[in-house]
Amino acid sequence: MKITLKDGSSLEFESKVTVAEVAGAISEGLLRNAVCGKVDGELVDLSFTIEKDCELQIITLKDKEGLAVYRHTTSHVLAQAVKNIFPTSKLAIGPTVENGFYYDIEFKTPISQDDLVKIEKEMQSIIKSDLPIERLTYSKREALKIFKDFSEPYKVELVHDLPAGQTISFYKQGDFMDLCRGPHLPSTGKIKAFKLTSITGAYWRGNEKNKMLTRIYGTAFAKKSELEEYLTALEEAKKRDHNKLGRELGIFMTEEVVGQGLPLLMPKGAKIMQILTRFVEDEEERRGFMITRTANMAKNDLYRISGHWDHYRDKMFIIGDENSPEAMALRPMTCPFQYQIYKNGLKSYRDLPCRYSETASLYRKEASGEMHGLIRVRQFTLSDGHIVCTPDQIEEEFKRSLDLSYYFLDCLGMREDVSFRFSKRGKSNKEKYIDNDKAWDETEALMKKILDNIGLDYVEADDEAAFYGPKLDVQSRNVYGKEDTIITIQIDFAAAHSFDMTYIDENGDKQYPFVIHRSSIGCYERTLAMLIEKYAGAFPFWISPVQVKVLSLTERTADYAKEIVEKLKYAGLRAEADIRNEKLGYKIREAQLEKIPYMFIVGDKEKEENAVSVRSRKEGDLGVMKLEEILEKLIEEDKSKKA
RNA sequence: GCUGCUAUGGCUCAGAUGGUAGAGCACAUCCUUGGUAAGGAUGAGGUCACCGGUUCGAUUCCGGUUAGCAGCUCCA
Repeated sequence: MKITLKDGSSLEFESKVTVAEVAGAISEGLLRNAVCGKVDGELVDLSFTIEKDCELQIITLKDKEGLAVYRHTTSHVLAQAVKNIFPTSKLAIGPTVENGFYYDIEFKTPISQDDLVKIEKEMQSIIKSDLPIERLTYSKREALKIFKDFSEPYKVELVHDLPAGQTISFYKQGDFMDLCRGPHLPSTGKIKAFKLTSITGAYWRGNEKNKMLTRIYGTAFAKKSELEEYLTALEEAKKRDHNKLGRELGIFMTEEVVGQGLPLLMPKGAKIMQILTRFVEDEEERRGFMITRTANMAKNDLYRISGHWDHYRDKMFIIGDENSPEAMALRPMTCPFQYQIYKNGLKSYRDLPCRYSETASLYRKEASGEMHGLIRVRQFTLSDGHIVCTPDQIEEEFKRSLDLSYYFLDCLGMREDVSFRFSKRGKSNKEKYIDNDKAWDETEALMKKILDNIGLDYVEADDEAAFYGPKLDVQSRNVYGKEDTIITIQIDFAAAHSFDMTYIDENGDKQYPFVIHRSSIGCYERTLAMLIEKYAGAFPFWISPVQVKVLSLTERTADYAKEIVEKLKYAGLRAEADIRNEKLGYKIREAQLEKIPYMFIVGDKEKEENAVSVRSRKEGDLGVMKLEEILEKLIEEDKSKKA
């Protein structure tokens, strides 16, 4: 029997062997570090018996898969510990996730943070006992009986959903046994460093109609030092949390009397928003967009045409009695308004593509628990645009939209941080999506073709589309690793028909156009949040709300400092003077903590020479420079829009 | 909306197992006129989120509301 290894070499065995034996045959060290094996692409336990020629890879903790297996075993130990302490608890599922694992469990009475410490102790003792982990297989009927006997209703449900003929694998450690595909570590003693990190609620099977279970999150690493490193990194990441930093830096605030999901942008935050919107509006105009300015609310009739009144009403802020024919609603999106502008006057194919865009305030009544800093709010600002075009133009317009977003991402320095998601409908979800299989299939195929032509690296996601068509979502992660859409480009096959938007083609015939919905820079609030986290508040020069702070050394140079600020402002830069009666070190420290890119220090010497002493937040003291010289340099830097 | 946690001066946090509260930073005034990350003194500032209940007495205990945090669900 021939076993081919990953490096291409091969080993011969006379009779069948286990993965562990092969590992041992290669080296003692490998056997010690082995977690599991991969036989012809399939992960198996170390105890797995190889009976025929195959390709084998010994997986260790250095492999991503190895670490996942290690963590998965830790989640089983967690379950065992929980059952030991809380025998009446019911186990649901316990998979690995990106940075650790969790287990969903139903408790008779809610547990607290203190219980986590107890559970950790119990886990330690299970690990110390070094229980061997054994794989067992049963038929579906046997499996059902086992879980009924164990009184594990969630496991019963899981087994029920497995196909009938299949044998079902279990893993047993001590007197604890759990349903699991595996593989697992050979024994519990292999776990060296773990920690239970948090405790939250989660719906059974991710459905809000189901019972809410208790989810215990944890993580595990090969070594204690790695675990500590991870926990420290997590703490560091939290320091960049826009929700904390944004408030500390005076970018935004929230106030109880204003209401949930309604952040107030303070002067610095508003300044950044203004810089971005001006920049975006100008660039969009260069690229053929026409600016619109439409109403913030409309009669319910408009939303009835768009379908929002029937499908989206619980997310809208209704003004007046909902049941009255006069009822109005704040707009959750700009599309139907810009459609009305399109419909004003007959359109020729010569008018297409017709590109509208607007810096729009949108209002969505998000559920109370969903709000989060600037990332998820009830009023937000979107660079909201709609492109009406012929079928021939759609690919070109889609590419141009993506290109525009690329440009903005480059200027913000975020191009490398985003990923792309091709969001398709969920075929079985009849409620959410317009019921038109043909149009869906065609439009999804069209978008896929466009994405592939561009050569974009994207993931496909089901049941993530808009109700009127597929989307390309540009995704970004916050400091907690949670992913959110910042930019979206969508193809709408339905709008033209429901709003009766048409154009006259070359032959004088009436045609229905395609509509692209797109947000070039995304929701400004959310983008701002991502920027705060990316730069930890130290924004690129061109976005900094205050670019230069002029620090006077004594009262004698206060007027000179003010004069320089005027000159900077006149040159289009943003500057402030600090002429307070404080020591220089004190002023520098403050400006540094405010993350201001440049400080100009002016004393008698500089005043005499019409110069400034320049200090950069990154490089420190840059020495004395002529005012004209540094001014020119900064204007250049500002214009470059370099991140 | 659901689960859990939280709410004390502008900010970060102490505090008493029920007898109405402190620190640092920030702020104000004064002294100091200083050269690249915190000079000194004095002072002002709090119905301990809000509404009810228990109690002789509640910031502290209980219930509710509001807001914040993590996660779930949902979403730009």
